[in-house]
Amino acid sequence: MTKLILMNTFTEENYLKAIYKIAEEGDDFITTNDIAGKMNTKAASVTDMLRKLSAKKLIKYKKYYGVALTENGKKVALNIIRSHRLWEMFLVKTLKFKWDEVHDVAEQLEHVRSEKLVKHIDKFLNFPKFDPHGDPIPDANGKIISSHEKSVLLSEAKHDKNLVITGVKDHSVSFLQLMEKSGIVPGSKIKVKAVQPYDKSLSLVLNGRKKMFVSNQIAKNILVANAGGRK
Amino acid sequence: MTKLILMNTFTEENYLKAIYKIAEEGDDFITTNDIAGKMNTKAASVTDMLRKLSAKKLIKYKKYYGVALTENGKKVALNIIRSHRLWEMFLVKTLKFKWDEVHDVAEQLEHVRSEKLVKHIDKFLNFPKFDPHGDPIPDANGKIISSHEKSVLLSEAKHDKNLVITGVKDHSVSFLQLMEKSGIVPGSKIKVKAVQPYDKSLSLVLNGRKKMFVSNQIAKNILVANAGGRK
DNA sequence: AAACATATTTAGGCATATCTAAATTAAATA
DNA sequence: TATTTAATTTAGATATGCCTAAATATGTTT
Repeated sequence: MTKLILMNTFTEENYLKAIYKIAEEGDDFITTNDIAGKMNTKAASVTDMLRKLSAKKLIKYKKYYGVALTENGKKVALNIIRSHRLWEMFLVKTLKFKWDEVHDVAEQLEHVRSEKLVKHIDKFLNFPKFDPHGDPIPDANGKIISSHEKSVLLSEAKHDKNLVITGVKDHSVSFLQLMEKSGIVPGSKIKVKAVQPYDKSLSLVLNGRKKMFVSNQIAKNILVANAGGRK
Repeated sequence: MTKLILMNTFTEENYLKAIYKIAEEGDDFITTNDIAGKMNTKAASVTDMLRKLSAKKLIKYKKYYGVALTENGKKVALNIIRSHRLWEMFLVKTLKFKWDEVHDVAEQLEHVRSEKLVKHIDKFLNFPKFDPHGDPIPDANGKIISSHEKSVLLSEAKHDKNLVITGVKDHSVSFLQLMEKSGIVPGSKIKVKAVQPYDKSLSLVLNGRKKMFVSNQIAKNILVANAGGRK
């Protein structure tokens, strides 16, 4: 029997999302092993799926020579990312989840098949441009603000400037929990006072009053922009 | 490798829900074919699944002698039903979906695995007792108001009494759309003026002003209670 | 009680998505 | 350039959930 409705499985969607994210991180040569790493699966399984996605013209795939999304594949990936980030926003803003609690649930909700649902959530949230981690939310046509345009790493930021947290690079629960506890969340104001030459750790002032220290390791995972630099 | 986390698949959950609903309709002897009908699948597939659910002690199953949910199975079914009805309520009340548009989406959302999510939606909606179709929403412990306790079919209701619509029996899109268009929705006030002896069609007054006729076929799918009879 | 009709189960297959282990290819090194 | 190493692909299995067709059980007629 032929399949009447053309639809991607959850797994296919997750592979496309993973490929998109690896590409976004800068790799323009995306390998089977890269994907296996991101998907927590084995290279052999990835090869199987790549053949399938290629047959559906969602990726360009040449054996042994890596992978790239087609226009169509990119569209599917961005749609899932849009849905994921809107759901994260909904969970945090409307249902009062903490920003470190939303990922796994959004990972499920993103696959619910209903354009209308995503549109309505978007409208309900008043068309947010960024999710709770500071990542940009693609619009319904897949247009996305190029990731953190005007942002730099906190570890590279100029001293004594008024900065605002725009996002984080590490999305792990442990990192997010640490940030949440310290009050370093998107929107917070921050100023770099000094850097220890020895270990490159930073002295900061948060929201104009709280003094704190963070390691270079942490500062490298925080994105900031000049205060007022992003609406 | 042994499965570390004990979890039911979407399909298993749907079978349990189907069995629960057939039982609720009055059948106390539930057959393989009953389930195949409800699940839109074949008897052979049902047998496969019954063996599986039985092994997991979610149903009591004796070959050729029908099926009943165990306490545990009932709990799982009621949990899914709770989630489904809360999501329907959310879609209608918060996202302004029509009551005839919510079923398919809720059918997907009900399977999202997060107790916290369901609890938060419940709280956000202010702990509703009934869904948009008038069906009772089980609480977090699986306690459910016995379906339409004080309700009777509109076709059986007394004349010239002030009644309120409490629910519908037919949940098909076409029926719901018809009801929506006529204004016969849970909460509406209604009074039976007369019944045609010939075809048992009813003359009604809706919300104290709109006069209308409905066939007996329709009236048999509408539940009503004495106005003020249910909070 | 035997024969029949109907419902149910079994047997054998298919598709998806996964895995391990073996074979193959590409790229780096000697 | 030949060899080695590392990545990738293929081959062959497994589990889920579904199917069709054949076998079997139940219960109802005759």
